[in-house]
Amino acid sequence: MKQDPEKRGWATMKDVAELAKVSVGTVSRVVNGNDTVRLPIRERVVSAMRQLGYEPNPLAQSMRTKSTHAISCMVSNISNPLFSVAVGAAEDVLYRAGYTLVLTNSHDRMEREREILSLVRRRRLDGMLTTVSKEENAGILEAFRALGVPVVLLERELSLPFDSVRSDHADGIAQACRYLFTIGRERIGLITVPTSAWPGHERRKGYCAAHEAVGRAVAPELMAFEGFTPEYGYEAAQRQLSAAEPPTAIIAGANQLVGVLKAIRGRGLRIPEDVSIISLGDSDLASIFTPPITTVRWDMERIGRTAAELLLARITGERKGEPVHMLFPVELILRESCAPLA
Amino acid sequence: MKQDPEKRGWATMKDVAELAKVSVGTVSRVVNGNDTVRLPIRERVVSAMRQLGYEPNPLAQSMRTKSTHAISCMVSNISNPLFSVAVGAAEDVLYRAGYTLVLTNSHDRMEREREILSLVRRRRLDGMLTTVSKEENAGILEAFRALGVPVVLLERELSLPFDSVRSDHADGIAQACRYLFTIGRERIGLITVPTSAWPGHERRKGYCAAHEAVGRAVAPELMAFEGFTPEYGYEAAQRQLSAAEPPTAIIAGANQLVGVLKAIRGRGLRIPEDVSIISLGDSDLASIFTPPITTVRWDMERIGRTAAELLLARITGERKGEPVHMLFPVELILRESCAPLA
DNA sequence: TATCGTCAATGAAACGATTCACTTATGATT
DNA sequence: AATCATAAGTGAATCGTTTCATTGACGATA
Repeated sequence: MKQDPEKRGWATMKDVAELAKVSVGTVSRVVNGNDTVRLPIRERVVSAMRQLGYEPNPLAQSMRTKSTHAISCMVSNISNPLFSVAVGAAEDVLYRAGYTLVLTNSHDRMEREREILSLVRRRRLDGMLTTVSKEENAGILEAFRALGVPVVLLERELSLPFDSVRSDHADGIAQACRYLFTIGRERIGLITVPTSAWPGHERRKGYCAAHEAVGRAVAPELMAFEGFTPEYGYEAAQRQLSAAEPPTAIIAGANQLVGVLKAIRGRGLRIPEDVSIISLGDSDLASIFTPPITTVRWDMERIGRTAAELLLARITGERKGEPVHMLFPVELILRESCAPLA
Repeated sequence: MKQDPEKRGWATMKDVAELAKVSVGTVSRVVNGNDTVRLPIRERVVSAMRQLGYEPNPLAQSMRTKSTHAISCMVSNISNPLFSVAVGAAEDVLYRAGYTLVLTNSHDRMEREREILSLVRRRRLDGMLTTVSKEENAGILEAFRALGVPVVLLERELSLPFDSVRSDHADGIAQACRYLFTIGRERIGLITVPTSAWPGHERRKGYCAAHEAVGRAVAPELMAFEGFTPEYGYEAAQRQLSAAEPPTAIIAGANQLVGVLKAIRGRGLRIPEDVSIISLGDSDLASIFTPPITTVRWDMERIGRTAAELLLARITGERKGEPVHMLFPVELILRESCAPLA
């Protein structure tokens, strides 16, 4: 049952071939820019394509070539501003290269992550960008290995030969601690994300390293690594501030900070005199709070962009061999939320 | 050249058919839950599928069925928190329904929007969620019409039979203005997004309606609808505050607000005494600023979720007929950034 | 003239599913 | 026993490409 291109709604290669009086193989070679087509024929084909408004069908192409020109992006939750900035930047790079971005939220649930990995396999996506939730898990590792396409990790580390793009969070905390030490604030509370994922792990590392460097013991009660939310920040800050020996400074993740500030205000403490504050991650809030908040800043846009570029280079084969691990510097932005201890 | 499933890396229907000693047609019917397969045969097939780890190839399925189970989401820029929240919620709904989300940034560029619409057509995506940038443009309208799949608009309006899901921004501004009037603040600056897109348009409408209702003329110099950024907020606020008759209150979009607050602080004005402030869109910043900022709040998550549900209902055919237009209420959250005029 | 090599174009076989027109087998009906 | 209806499987066509073996034409070489 031969269908009319008009009726079908689009033209196929066969339609073009018939109109141009050549074989479909020839049309294909024209489409793919293969140069073994003589000019007069090529012109006939091109004109037929134009006349019919022909566009190749990517589904059919993928079916044969096994490449979809689509890449997966799996993040915990796109509504997290950190991720959305990185994903936005990645999308721009991929789009310009003719790739399409398939977005999935994992909600940090391993079971869902595995489903998504399986989806990537089934749909034959060409690669993956991800911030996997827990890095050292046998099941997930196996699923990643089975993927068979390039993967680039954002702010994560995996014991598999994947490229990664990260910020130097350990150094960020270390800078922050050193700075606080110089202004005489030696009891530093740290409230941030779990150490099961790379950034939390690094932050603990940087925190401990900075303390060790000046010969100070770290106080376990001053480290809180269990939650992402403002609510968690509030609780952790309350706990720390009501302890026998409360911190004289608190370093908190941008999210948790909101709760931390509430706790501080609720107790009638002054920033920076009673407690000095450093935010992990810059934000509007930090810059126009009273007082403006000293911040550890890094560039998620650059992370997203670089990760996408790296992935493309792997997919096209332009880059091969050993995985690369990019580590971008972070910056301490001094504002008025920290002051020497009286 | 017959390939081994082992070697190929996955099993096809043909492999399953051979192992189960049935035809591929039968395997297909088992996969698709067609009930005209007797139990013994069905069991043989199922066991063969399990043995080979068979999974249907979505590309091949799409090729025949012309349905990809993938839907497009086109937003200005996913890194905008408003969008990322809506998109995150939409992804959850779609994922649970077995659909995949393809994300694209349009950067509010019409040319790019048209490219994306063409991409949606070529890739045979099953539907589209979008916040198109400019609604009344012939070229875009034609491209949307040519799409041939259901579209749901988020916070937008189009003269095409598409469903839409929106917040009542006109009412939000009207509430804010009425409130400010009751506390004696009659010169209200409005700094928000361009009126070329629906929310800006509605905001102007609500602003004018509220003024009209009390018989006040609107002052053109108090309306600024040209930019999305904090920088724009800063400039607009500077301009308004340095005028002969400066506003006694300013309503500003969450983004622009950051600049507005800087301008106010820079001029040494006090909030709420000298200028009262209302933010369009709630945020951490608004809730813990000193003083906490009165806010017009709406629920982007609900918008994203509802839009996705609506789209699915259209795709499956569960819902048909006239487009529906959902309008969700917005809420005025009173905080301390507004006070009666002395 | 016969043979060879090259270049362009053809046509058919994949890719991996769905679907539909057909066979068979099985009872039921007369 | 002959006929027919129904149910259960089969096998091939199809979707729209890419790719590869093949063919034909043409000029160069022996």
